[in-house]
Amino acid sequence: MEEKLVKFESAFSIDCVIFGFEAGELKILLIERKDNPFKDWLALPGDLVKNHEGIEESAERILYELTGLRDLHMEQFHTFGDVNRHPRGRIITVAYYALIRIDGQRELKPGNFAKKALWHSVNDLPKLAYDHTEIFKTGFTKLRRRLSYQPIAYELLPEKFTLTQLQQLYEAILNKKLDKRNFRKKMLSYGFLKELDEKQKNVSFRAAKLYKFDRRKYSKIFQNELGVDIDNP
Amino acid sequence: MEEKLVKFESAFSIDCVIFGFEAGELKILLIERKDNPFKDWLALPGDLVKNHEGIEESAERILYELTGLRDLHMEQFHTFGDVNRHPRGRIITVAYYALIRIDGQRELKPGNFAKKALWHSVNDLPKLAYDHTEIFKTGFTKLRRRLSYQPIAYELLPEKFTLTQLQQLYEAILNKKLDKRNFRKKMLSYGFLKELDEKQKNVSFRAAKLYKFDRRKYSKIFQNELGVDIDNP
DNA sequence: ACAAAAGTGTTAAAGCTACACCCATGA
DNA sequence: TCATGGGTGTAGCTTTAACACTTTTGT
Repeated sequence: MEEKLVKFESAFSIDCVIFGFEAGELKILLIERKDNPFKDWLALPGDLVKNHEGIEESAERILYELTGLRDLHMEQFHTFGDVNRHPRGRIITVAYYALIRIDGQRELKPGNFAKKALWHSVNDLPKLAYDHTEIFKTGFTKLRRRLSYQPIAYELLPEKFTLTQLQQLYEAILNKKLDKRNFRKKMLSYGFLKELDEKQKNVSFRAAKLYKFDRRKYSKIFQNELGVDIDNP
Repeated sequence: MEEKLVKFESAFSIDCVIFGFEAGELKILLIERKDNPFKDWLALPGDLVKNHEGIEESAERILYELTGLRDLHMEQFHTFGDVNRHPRGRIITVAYYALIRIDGQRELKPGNFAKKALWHSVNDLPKLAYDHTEIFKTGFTKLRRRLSYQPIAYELLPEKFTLTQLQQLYEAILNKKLDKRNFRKKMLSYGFLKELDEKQKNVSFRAAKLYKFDRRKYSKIFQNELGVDIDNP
Protein backbone atom coordinates (compact mmCIF):
# COMPACT_ATOMS: atom_id res chain seq x y z
CA MET A 1 0.00 0.00 0.00
CA GLU A 2 1.20 3.46 -0.68
CA GLU A 3 0.42 5.02 2.73
CA LYS A 4 2.51 4.90 5.81
CA LEU A 5 1.85 2.29 8.42
CA VAL A 6 0.16 3.42 11.56
CA LYS A 7 1.51 1.77 14.65
CA PHE A 8 -0.94 0.86 17.38
CA GLU A 9 -0.13 -0.46 20.74
CA SER A 10 -1.66 -3.85 21.34
CA ALA A 11 -4.50 -3.90 23.75
CA PHE A 12 -5.74 -7.41 23.39
CA SER A 13 -5.11 -10.64 25.09
CA ILE A 14 -5.83 -14.33 24.76
CA ASP A 15 -7.44 -16.46 27.43
CA CYS A 16 -7.56 -20.22 27.21
CA VAL A 17 -10.00 -22.71 28.60
CA ILE A 18 -7.97 -25.88 28.60
CA PHE A 19 -10.09 -28.96 28.97
CA GLY A 20 -8.87 -32.32 30.12
CA PHE A 21 -10.51 -35.54 31.22
CA GLU A 22 -9.31 -37.48 34.22
CA ALA A 23 -10.83 -39.93 36.65
CA GLY A 24 -14.19 -39.72 34.91
CA GLU A 25 -14.36 -35.97 35.32
CA LEU A 26 -14.06 -33.08 32.92
CA LYS A 27 -11.49 -30.60 34.17
CA ILE A 28 -9.94 -27.31 33.21
CA LEU A 29 -6.52 -25.96 33.88
CA LEU A 30 -6.36 -22.89 36.14
CA ILE A 31 -3.48 -20.85 37.38
CA GLU A 32 -3.14 -19.15 40.70
CA ARG A 33 -2.15 -15.54 40.12
CA LYS A 34 0.90 -14.31 41.96
CA ASP A 35 0.43 -10.58 41.37
CA ASN A 36 -2.22 -7.96 41.45
CA PRO A 37 -4.77 -7.46 40.17
CA PHE A 38 -6.53 -10.55 41.51
CA LYS A 39 -3.48 -11.74 43.42
CA ASP A 40 -4.06 -15.28 44.69
CA TRP A 41 -7.22 -15.74 42.64
CA LEU A 42 -7.66 -18.55 40.21
CA ALA A 43 -7.72 -17.53 36.60
CA LEU A 44 -7.67 -18.91 33.09
CA PRO A 45 -4.21 -19.00 31.54
CA GLY A 46 -3.77 -16.02 29.26
CA ASP A 47 -1.45 -13.32 28.12
CA LEU A 48 -1.25 -10.24 25.98
CA VAL A 49 -0.87 -10.80 22.28
CA LYS A 50 2.53 -9.66 21.13
CA ASN A 51 2.92 -7.09 18.48
CA HIS A 52 4.00 -9.33 15.69
CA GLU A 53 2.08 -12.38 16.65
CA GLY A 54 -1.15 -13.57 15.07
CA ILE A 55 -3.85 -14.48 17.55
CA GLU A 56 -3.85 -18.20 16.76
CA GLU A 57 -0.11 -18.15 17.12
CA SER A 58 -0.44 -16.38 20.42
CA ALA A 59 -2.94 -18.90 21.73
CA GLU A 60 -0.58 -21.70 20.81
CA ARG A 61 2.35 -19.98 22.49
CA ILE A 62 0.44 -19.54 25.73
CA LEU A 63 -0.62 -23.14 25.77
CA TYR A 64 2.90 -24.25 25.01
CA GLU A 65 4.43 -22.14 27.72
CA LEU A 66 2.07 -23.62 30.22
CA THR A 67 1.90 -27.25 29.20
CA GLY A 68 4.82 -27.86 26.90
CA LEU A 69 2.36 -29.08 24.30
CA ARG A 70 2.15 -27.97 20.70
CA ASP A 71 -0.12 -28.61 17.78
CA LEU A 72 -3.21 -29.19 19.79
CA HIS A 73 -6.72 -28.62 18.68
CA MET A 74 -7.46 -25.04 19.71
CA GLU A 75 -10.65 -23.34 18.83
CA GLN A 76 -11.52 -19.70 19.14
CA PHE A 77 -14.97 -19.36 20.63
CA HIS A 78 -15.71 -15.80 21.65
CA THR A 79 -14.25 -12.36 22.23
CA PHE A 80 -15.01 -10.42 25.37
CA GLY A 81 -14.83 -6.68 25.17
CA ASP A 82 -16.71 -4.96 27.95
CA VAL A 83 -15.21 -1.59 28.66
CA ASN A 84 -14.52 -2.40 32.28
CA ARG A 85 -13.64 -6.04 32.09
CA HIS A 86 -10.02 -5.37 32.99
CA PRO A 87 -9.04 -3.05 35.83
CA ARG A 88 -5.82 -1.97 34.14
CA GLY A 89 -7.30 -0.50 31.03
CA ARG A 90 -9.21 -1.28 27.92
CA ILE A 91 -8.20 -4.79 27.07
CA ILE A 92 -10.35 -7.07 25.01
CA THR A 93 -9.66 -10.74 25.10
CA VAL A 94 -10.09 -13.45 22.54
CA ALA A 95 -10.97 -16.75 24.15
CA TYR A 96 -9.88 -20.16 22.92
CA TYR A 97 -10.46 -23.59 24.18
CA ALA A 98 -8.01 -26.44 23.89
CA LEU A 99 -8.50 -30.14 24.43
CA ILE A 100 -5.64 -32.07 25.90
CA ARG A 101 -4.86 -35.52 27.17
CA ILE A 102 -4.10 -35.23 30.83
CA ASP A 103 -0.89 -36.99 31.58
CA GLY A 104 -0.01 -37.25 35.22
CA GLN A 105 3.68 -37.23 34.39
CA ARG A 106 3.76 -33.99 32.51
CA GLU A 107 5.04 -31.04 34.40
CA LEU A 108 3.11 -27.84 34.11
CA LYS A 109 5.11 -24.63 33.98
CA PRO A 110 2.95 -21.85 35.24
CA GLY A 111 4.90 -18.97 33.70
CA ASN A 112 5.13 -15.32 34.58
CA PHE A 113 1.79 -14.53 36.09
CA ALA A 114 1.16 -17.69 37.99
CA LYS A 115 2.28 -19.47 41.11
CA LYS A 116 1.01 -22.81 39.98
CA ALA A 117 -1.26 -24.46 37.48
CA LEU A 118 -3.76 -27.08 38.53
CA TRP A 119 -6.60 -29.11 37.15
CA HIS A 120 -10.05 -28.34 38.54
CA SER A 121 -13.26 -30.20 37.94
CA VAL A 122 -15.71 -28.12 35.91
CA ASN A 123 -18.43 -29.03 38.35
CA ASP A 124 -16.79 -27.40 41.28
CA LEU A 125 -15.16 -24.17 40.26
CA PRO A 126 -14.63 -21.22 42.55
CA LYS A 127 -15.16 -17.67 41.39
CA LEU A 128 -12.45 -16.78 38.90
CA ALA A 129 -10.50 -13.60 38.34
CA TYR A 130 -11.71 -10.91 35.93
CA ASP A 131 -14.65 -12.12 33.84
CA HIS A 132 -13.14 -15.57 33.57
CA THR A 133 -16.14 -17.34 35.02
CA GLU A 134 -18.23 -16.02 32.17
CA ILE A 135 -15.55 -16.95 29.68
CA PHE A 136 -15.43 -20.47 31.02
CA LYS A 137 -19.19 -20.86 30.87
CA THR A 138 -19.37 -19.66 27.31
CA GLY A 139 -16.58 -21.98 26.32
CA PHE A 140 -18.16 -24.96 27.98
CA THR A 141 -21.42 -24.33 26.20
CA LYS A 142 -19.64 -24.15 22.85
CA LEU A 143 -17.72 -27.31 23.59
CA ARG A 144 -20.95 -29.11 24.42
CA ARG A 145 -22.58 -28.01 21.22
CA ARG A 146 -19.55 -28.91 19.17
CA LEU A 147 -19.47 -32.41 20.58
CA SER A 148 -22.67 -33.17 18.72
CA TYR A 149 -21.22 -32.60 15.29
CA GLN A 150 -17.49 -33.06 15.62
CA PRO A 151 -15.37 -35.92 16.90
CA ILE A 152 -13.67 -33.88 19.57
CA ALA A 153 -13.94 -36.43 22.35
CA TYR A 154 -10.92 -38.26 20.98
CA GLU A 155 -8.68 -35.30 21.71
CA LEU A 156 -9.38 -35.72 25.38
CA LEU A 157 -8.89 -39.45 25.67
CA PRO A 158 -5.70 -41.46 25.52
CA GLU A 159 -4.95 -42.85 22.12
CA LYS A 160 -6.35 -46.22 23.14
CA PHE A 161 -9.53 -46.13 25.11
CA THR A 162 -12.49 -48.26 26.06
CA LEU A 163 -16.06 -47.57 25.06
CA THR A 164 -16.92 -47.02 28.69
CA GLN A 165 -14.33 -44.27 28.94
CA LEU A 166 -15.72 -42.69 25.83
CA GLN A 167 -19.20 -42.84 27.25
CA GLN A 168 -18.11 -41.34 30.55
CA LEU A 169 -16.56 -38.47 28.69
CA TYR A 170 -19.74 -37.82 26.74
CA GLU A 171 -21.68 -37.95 29.97
CA ALA A 172 -19.31 -35.50 31.63
CA ILE A 173 -19.57 -33.01 28.79
CA LEU A 174 -23.28 -33.33 28.24
CA ASN A 175 -23.96 -33.67 31.94
CA LYS A 176 -26.40 -36.50 31.58
CA LYS A 177 -26.49 -40.27 31.73
CA LEU A 178 -26.54 -42.18 28.48
CA ASP A 179 -27.78 -45.67 27.78
CA LYS A 180 -24.87 -48.05 27.44
CA ARG A 181 -26.24 -50.23 24.67
CA ASN A 182 -27.54 -47.39 22.60
CA PHE A 183 -24.35 -45.44 23.02
CA ARG A 184 -22.16 -48.29 21.85
CA LYS A 185 -24.40 -49.13 18.96
CA LYS A 186 -24.33 -45.57 17.74
CA MET A 187 -20.61 -44.98 18.14
CA LEU A 188 -19.74 -48.19 16.39
CA SER A 189 -22.22 -47.50 13.62
CA TYR A 190 -20.26 -44.43 12.56
CA GLY A 191 -17.50 -46.73 11.45
CA PHE A 192 -14.56 -44.60 12.49
CA LEU A 193 -13.66 -46.48 15.64
CA LYS A 194 -11.04 -49.11 15.14
CA GLU A 195 -11.19 -52.10 17.41
CA LEU A 196 -7.73 -53.13 18.56
CA ASP A 197 -6.43 -56.58 19.41
CA GLU A 198 -5.67 -55.32 22.84
CA LYS A 199 -7.39 -55.12 26.16
CA GLN A 200 -7.22 -52.98 29.22
CA LYS A 201 -4.55 -53.98 31.71
CA ASN A 202 -4.26 -53.83 35.47
CA VAL A 203 -7.93 -53.72 36.23
CA SER A 204 -9.50 -55.88 38.87
CA PHE A 205 -12.39 -56.94 36.72
CA ARG A 206 -13.04 -58.13 33.24
CA ALA A 207 -10.79 -56.17 30.90
CA ALA A 208 -12.47 -54.16 28.18
CA LYS A 209 -11.49 -54.01 24.54
CA LEU A 210 -9.49 -51.01 23.46
CA TYR A 211 -10.41 -48.86 20.49
CA LYS A 212 -8.80 -46.02 18.70
CA PHE A 213 -10.19 -43.20 16.66
CA ASP A 214 -9.43 -43.61 12.99
CA ARG A 215 -9.07 -40.09 11.66
CA ARG A 216 -8.58 -41.32 8.10
CA LYS A 217 -11.86 -43.18 8.07
CA TYR A 218 -13.60 -40.28 9.72
CA SER A 219 -12.47 -37.90 7.02
CA LYS A 220 -13.47 -40.29 4.31
CA ILE A 221 -16.92 -40.78 5.74
CA PHE A 222 -17.72 -37.17 6.47
CA GLN A 223 -15.83 -35.34 3.78
CA ASN A 224 -17.83 -32.68 2.07
CA GLU A 225 -20.86 -33.37 4.14
CA LEU A 226 -22.77 -30.17 3.36
CA GLY A 227 -19.63 -28.84 1.74
CA VAL A 228 -18.23 -27.98 5.13
CA ASP A 229 -14.54 -28.27 5.76
CA ILE A 230 -14.32 -30.64 8.66
CA ASP A 231 -11.37 -28.98 10.28
CA ASN A 232 -12.79 -25.53 10.17
CA PRO A 233 -16.53 -25.61 10.23
CA MET B 1 -8.08 -1.79 42.52
CA GLU B 2 -5.16 -0.12 44.13
CA GLU B 3 -2.90 0.20 41.10
CA LYS B 4 -2.92 2.90 38.50
CA LEU B 5 -4.83 2.37 35.31
CA VAL B 6 -2.82 1.71 32.23
CA LYS B 7 -4.15 3.42 29.16
CA PHE B 8 -3.96 1.57 25.88
CA GLU B 9 -4.79 2.87 22.52
CA SER B 10 -7.55 0.88 20.89
CA ALA B 11 -6.45 -1.21 18.02
CA PHE B 12 -9.56 -3.19 17.26
CA SER B 13 -12.47 -2.83 15.00
CA ILE B 14 -15.85 -4.33 14.29
CA ASP B 15 -17.00 -5.65 10.95
CA CYS B 16 -20.57 -6.58 10.25
CA VAL B 17 -22.08 -9.07 7.88
CA ILE B 18 -25.61 -7.77 7.52
CA PHE B 19 -27.94 -10.33 6.04
CA GLY B 20 -31.22 -9.57 4.40
CA PHE B 21 -33.68 -11.50 2.27
CA GLU B 22 -35.25 -10.04 -0.80
CA ALA B 23 -36.76 -11.38 -3.98
CA GLY B 24 -36.05 -14.94 -2.94
CA GLU B 25 -32.36 -14.24 -2.48
CA LEU B 26 -30.14 -13.95 0.54
CA LYS B 27 -28.18 -10.71 0.42
CA ILE B 28 -25.61 -8.81 2.40
CA LEU B 29 -25.04 -5.13 2.74
CA LEU B 30 -21.76 -3.84 1.35
CA ILE B 31 -20.29 -0.40 1.20
CA GLU B 32 -18.14 1.07 -1.50
CA ARG B 33 -15.06 2.60 0.10
CA LYS B 34 -14.31 6.17 -0.79
CA ASP B 35 -10.76 6.33 0.56
CA ASN B 36 -7.59 4.34 0.61
CA PRO B 37 -6.73 1.70 1.45
CA PHE B 38 -8.96 -0.26 -0.89
CA LYS B 39 -10.51 2.87 -2.41
CA ASP B 40 -13.52 1.93 -4.57
CA TRP B 41 -13.53 -1.66 -3.32
CA LEU B 42 -16.55 -3.21 -1.76
CA ALA B 43 -16.24 -3.95 1.93
CA LEU B 44 -18.21 -5.01 4.93
CA PRO B 45 -19.44 -2.11 7.06
CA GLY B 46 -17.13 -1.65 10.00
CA ASP B 47 -15.36 0.84 12.17
CA LEU B 48 -12.87 1.13 14.98
CA VAL B 49 -14.20 0.51 18.44
CA LYS B 50 -14.17 3.70 20.45
CA ASN B 51 -12.31 3.97 23.67
CA HIS B 52 -15.25 3.87 25.99
CA GLU B 53 -17.48 1.65 23.98
CA GLY B 54 -18.11 -2.03 24.57
CA ILE B 55 -17.84 -4.21 21.51
CA GLU B 56 -21.52 -5.14 21.37
CA GLU B 57 -22.34 -1.48 21.74
CA SER B 58 -19.94 -0.66 18.96
CA ALA B 59 -21.50 -3.24 16.65
CA GLU B 60 -24.91 -1.77 17.30
CA ARG B 61 -23.69 1.73 16.68
CA ILE B 62 -22.19 0.78 13.34
CA LEU B 63 -25.35 -0.93 12.26
CA TYR B 64 -27.43 2.02 13.40
CA GLU B 65 -25.29 4.55 11.59
CA LEU B 66 -25.66 2.58 8.41
CA THR B 67 -29.25 1.45 8.50
CA GLY B 68 -30.99 3.55 11.11
CA LEU B 69 -32.03 0.34 12.84
CA ARG B 70 -31.58 -0.50 16.49
CA ASP B 71 -32.17 -3.47 18.70
CA LEU B 72 -31.57 -6.05 16.05
CA HIS B 73 -30.35 -9.53 16.58
CA MET B 74 -26.57 -9.27 16.30
CA GLU B 75 -24.32 -12.15 16.92
CA GLN B 76 -20.60 -12.17 17.31
CA PHE B 77 -19.14 -15.01 15.32
CA HIS B 78 -15.37 -14.76 15.05
CA THR B 79 -12.37 -12.54 15.59
CA PHE B 80 -9.76 -12.11 12.91
CA GLY B 81 -6.28 -11.23 14.01
CA ASP B 82 -3.66 -12.02 11.42
CA VAL B 83 -0.70 -9.74 11.80
CA ASN B 84 -0.98 -8.41 8.31
CA ARG B 85 -4.67 -8.35 7.81
CA HIS B 86 -4.79 -4.55 7.78
CA PRO B 87 -2.29 -2.48 5.81
CA ARG B 88 -2.36 0.38 8.27
CA GLY B 89 -1.20 -1.46 11.33
CA ARG B 90 -2.05 -4.18 13.74
CA ILE B 91 -5.78 -4.13 13.90
CA ILE B 92 -7.77 -7.11 14.91
CA THR B 93 -11.42 -7.18 14.08
CA VAL B 94 -14.38 -8.73 15.80
CA ALA B 95 -17.00 -9.85 13.33
CA TYR B 96 -20.73 -9.81 13.91
CA TYR B 97 -23.64 -10.73 11.79
CA ALA B 98 -27.00 -9.07 11.88
CA LEU B 99 -30.29 -10.15 10.38
CA ILE B 100 -32.56 -7.47 9.08
CA ARG B 101 -35.83 -7.13 7.23
CA ILE B 102 -35.07 -5.47 3.98
CA ASP B 103 -37.42 -2.60 3.48
CA GLY B 104 -37.21 -0.96 0.10
CA GLN B 105 -38.23 2.37 1.59
CA ARG B 106 -35.50 2.65 4.17
CA GLU B 107 -32.68 4.91 3.28
CA LEU B 108 -29.19 3.66 3.95
CA LYS B 109 -26.69 6.17 5.23
CA PRO B 110 -23.26 4.97 4.28
CA GLY B 111 -21.28 7.05 6.78
CA ASN B 112 -17.69 8.23 6.83
CA PHE B 113 -15.84 5.58 4.93
CA ALA B 114 -18.34 4.78 2.27
CA LYS B 115 -19.71 6.22 -0.91
CA LYS B 116 -22.80 4.08 -0.88
CA ALA B 117 -24.28 1.00 0.68
CA LEU B 118 -25.95 -1.62 -1.43
CA TRP B 119 -27.43 -5.09 -1.13
CA HIS B 120 -25.58 -7.85 -2.93
CA SER B 121 -26.65 -11.42 -3.40
CA VAL B 122 -24.45 -13.80 -1.46
CA ASN B 123 -24.17 -15.99 -4.53
CA ASP B 124 -22.52 -13.38 -6.61
CA LEU B 125 -20.03 -11.45 -4.54
CA PRO B 126 -16.93 -9.81 -5.95
CA LYS B 127 -13.64 -9.88 -4.11
CA LEU B 128 -13.93 -7.74 -1.01
CA ALA B 129 -11.48 -5.38 0.65
CA TYR B 130 -9.07 -6.57 3.36
CA ASP B 131 -9.89 -10.10 4.52
CA HIS B 132 -13.60 -9.43 4.23
CA THR B 133 -14.25 -12.27 1.85
CA GLU B 134 -13.01 -14.68 4.48
CA ILE B 135 -15.02 -12.91 7.16
CA PHE B 136 -18.15 -13.18 5.08
CA LYS B 137 -17.61 -16.87 4.40
CA THR B 138 -17.09 -17.66 8.04
CA GLY B 139 -20.18 -15.71 8.97
CA PHE B 140 -22.30 -17.41 6.36
CA THR B 141 -21.22 -20.81 7.61
CA LYS B 142 -22.12 -19.89 11.17
CA LEU B 143 -25.46 -18.52 10.09
CA ARG B 144 -26.21 -21.74 8.26
CA ARG B 145 -25.35 -23.84 11.26
CA ARG B 146 -27.33 -21.64 13.59
CA LEU B 147 -30.41 -21.95 11.42
CA SER B 148 -30.68 -25.58 12.40
CA TYR B 149 -31.12 -24.92 16.07
CA GLN B 150 -32.43 -21.39 16.41
CA PRO B 151 -35.44 -19.65 14.89
CA ILE B 152 -33.44 -16.97 13.16
CA ALA B 153 -35.28 -17.08 9.87
CA TYR B 154 -38.03 -14.93 11.31
CA GLU B 155 -35.64 -12.02 11.77
CA LEU B 156 -35.21 -11.89 8.03
CA LEU B 157 -38.82 -12.11 6.97
CA PRO B 158 -41.57 -9.54 7.26
CA GLU B 159 -43.70 -9.95 10.33
CA LYS B 160 -46.35 -11.70 8.29
CA PHE B 161 -45.10 -14.22 5.80
CA THR B 162 -46.21 -17.21 3.80
CA LEU B 163 -44.84 -20.70 4.22
CA THR B 164 -43.44 -20.51 0.74
CA GLN B 165 -41.43 -17.43 1.66
CA LEU B 166 -40.14 -19.20 4.72
CA GLN B 167 -39.15 -22.18 2.65
CA GLN B 168 -37.39 -20.04 0.07
CA LEU B 169 -35.40 -18.44 2.83
CA TYR B 170 -34.33 -21.79 4.21
CA GLU B 171 -33.38 -22.89 0.74
CA ALA B 172 -31.36 -19.73 0.21
CA ILE B 173 -29.45 -20.15 3.45
CA LEU B 174 -28.91 -23.88 3.17
CA ASN B 175 -28.37 -23.68 -0.56
CA LYS B 176 -30.53 -26.65 -1.37
CA LYS B 177 -34.04 -27.45 -2.44
CA LEU B 178 -36.45 -28.69 0.19
CA ASP B 179 -39.59 -30.74 -0.23
CA LYS B 180 -42.65 -28.55 0.12
CA ARG B 181 -44.87 -30.98 1.97
CA ASN B 182 -42.20 -32.14 4.35
CA PHE B 183 -41.08 -28.62 5.05
CA ARG B 184 -44.58 -27.43 5.92
CA LYS B 185 -45.33 -30.43 8.03
CA LYS B 186 -42.21 -29.93 10.04
CA MET B 187 -42.50 -26.20 10.53
CA LEU B 188 -46.10 -26.45 11.62
CA SER B 189 -45.33 -29.35 13.91
CA TYR B 190 -43.10 -27.13 16.05
CA GLY B 191 -46.18 -25.26 17.10
CA PHE B 192 -44.72 -21.79 17.19
CA LEU B 193 -46.12 -20.53 13.93
CA LYS B 194 -49.38 -18.70 14.30
CA GLU B 195 -51.76 -18.90 11.39
CA LEU B 196 -53.39 -15.55 10.74
CA ASP B 197 -56.86 -14.82 9.37
CA GLU B 198 -55.21 -12.99 6.57
CA LYS B 199 -53.98 -13.76 3.12
CA GLN B 200 -51.43 -12.41 0.75
CA LYS B 201 -52.59 -9.46 -1.32
CA ASN B 202 -51.83 -8.24 -4.80
CA VAL B 203 -50.70 -11.50 -6.24
CA SER B 204 -51.88 -12.75 -9.57
CA PHE B 205 -52.53 -16.25 -8.34
CA ARG B 206 -54.17 -17.96 -5.43
CA ALA B 207 -53.30 -15.99 -2.31
CA ALA B 208 -51.43 -17.85 0.42
CA LYS B 209 -52.21 -17.80 4.09
CA LEU B 210 -50.06 -15.56 6.23
CA TYR B 211 -48.32 -16.72 9.38
CA LYS B 212 -46.36 -15.07 12.07
CA PHE B 213 -43.70 -16.30 14.43
CA ASP B 214 -44.98 -16.57 17.98
CA ARG B 215 -41.96 -15.83 20.14
CA ARG B 216 -43.88 -16.50 23.33
CA LYS B 217 -44.84 -19.98 22.28
CA TYR B 218 -41.35 -20.65 21.06
CA SER B 219 -39.85 -19.75 24.42
CA LYS B 220 -42.36 -21.86 26.23
CA ILE B 221 -41.71 -24.88 24.06
CA PHE B 222 -37.95 -24.69 24.06
CA GLN B 223 -37.15 -23.17 27.39
CA ASN B 224 -34.41 -24.95 29.21
CA GLU B 225 -33.94 -27.49 26.51
CA LEU B 226 -30.58 -28.84 27.65
CA GLY B 227 -30.38 -25.99 30.10
CA VAL B 228 -29.33 -23.64 27.37
CA ASP B 229 -30.44 -20.05 27.44
CA ILE B 230 -32.20 -19.58 24.16
CA ASP B 231 -31.08 -16.03 23.61
CA ASN B 232 -27.44 -16.70 24.28
CA PRO B 233 -26.56 -20.25 23.48
C1' DA C 1 -17.80 -67.23 45.39
C1' DC C 2 -18.32 -62.65 44.89
C1' DA C 3 -17.71 -58.04 43.29
C1' DA C 4 -17.20 -55.23 39.41
C1' DA C 5 -17.64 -53.90 35.06
C1' DA C 6 -18.00 -55.85 30.03
C1' DG C 7 -20.77 -57.02 26.63
C1' DT C 8 -24.95 -57.95 24.05
C1' DG C 9 -30.76 -57.59 20.96
C1' DT C 10 -35.34 -56.58 20.50
C1' DT C 11 -39.31 -53.94 20.16
C1' DA C 12 -42.12 -49.84 19.76
C1' DA C 13 -42.42 -45.13 18.65
C1' DA C 14 -41.01 -41.20 16.31
C1' DG C 15 -39.12 -38.93 12.63
C1' DC C 16 -37.59 -38.59 7.92
C1' DT C 17 -37.90 -39.19 2.82
C1' DA C 18 -39.95 -39.60 -1.43
C1' DC C 19 -43.55 -38.69 -4.16
C1' DA C 20 -48.19 -36.21 -7.52
C1' DC C 21 -52.34 -34.22 -7.92
C1' DC C 22 -56.31 -30.96 -7.37
C1' DC C 23 -57.51 -26.11 -6.00
C1' DA C 24 -58.14 -21.15 -6.05
C1' DT C 25 -57.18 -16.91 -8.12
C1' DG C 26 -56.23 -13.12 -11.32
C1' DA C 27 -55.11 -11.95 -15.94
C1' DT D 1 -59.42 -20.85 -19.85
C1' DC D 2 -55.00 -20.77 -18.68
C1' DA D 3 -50.96 -19.95 -15.96
C1' DT D 4 -49.31 -19.72 -11.47
C1' DG D 5 -48.33 -20.98 -7.20
C1' DG D 6 -51.22 -22.94 -2.89
C1' DG D 7 -52.26 -26.67 -0.46
C1' DT D 8 -52.62 -31.53 0.91
C1' DG D 9 -51.50 -37.53 2.67
C1' DT D 10 -49.34 -41.86 2.68
C1' DA D 11 -46.12 -45.56 2.85
C1' DG D 12 -41.50 -47.24 3.60
C1' DC D 13 -37.46 -46.51 5.88
C1' DT D 14 -34.33 -44.99 9.38
C1' DT D 15 -33.37 -43.53 13.82
C1' DT D 16 -34.09 -43.36 18.53
C1' DA D 17 -35.48 -44.86 23.16
C1' DA D 18 -36.43 -48.07 26.58
C1' DC D 19 -35.16 -51.94 28.72
C1' DA D 20 -32.07 -56.61 31.85
C1' DC D 21 -29.43 -60.30 31.83
C1' DT D 22 -25.11 -63.20 31.10
C1' DT D 23 -20.03 -63.20 30.85
C1' DT D 24 -15.39 -62.47 32.27
C1' DT D 25 -11.87 -61.49 35.42
C1' DG D 26 -9.28 -60.54 39.67
C1' DT D 27 -9.41 -60.76 44.55
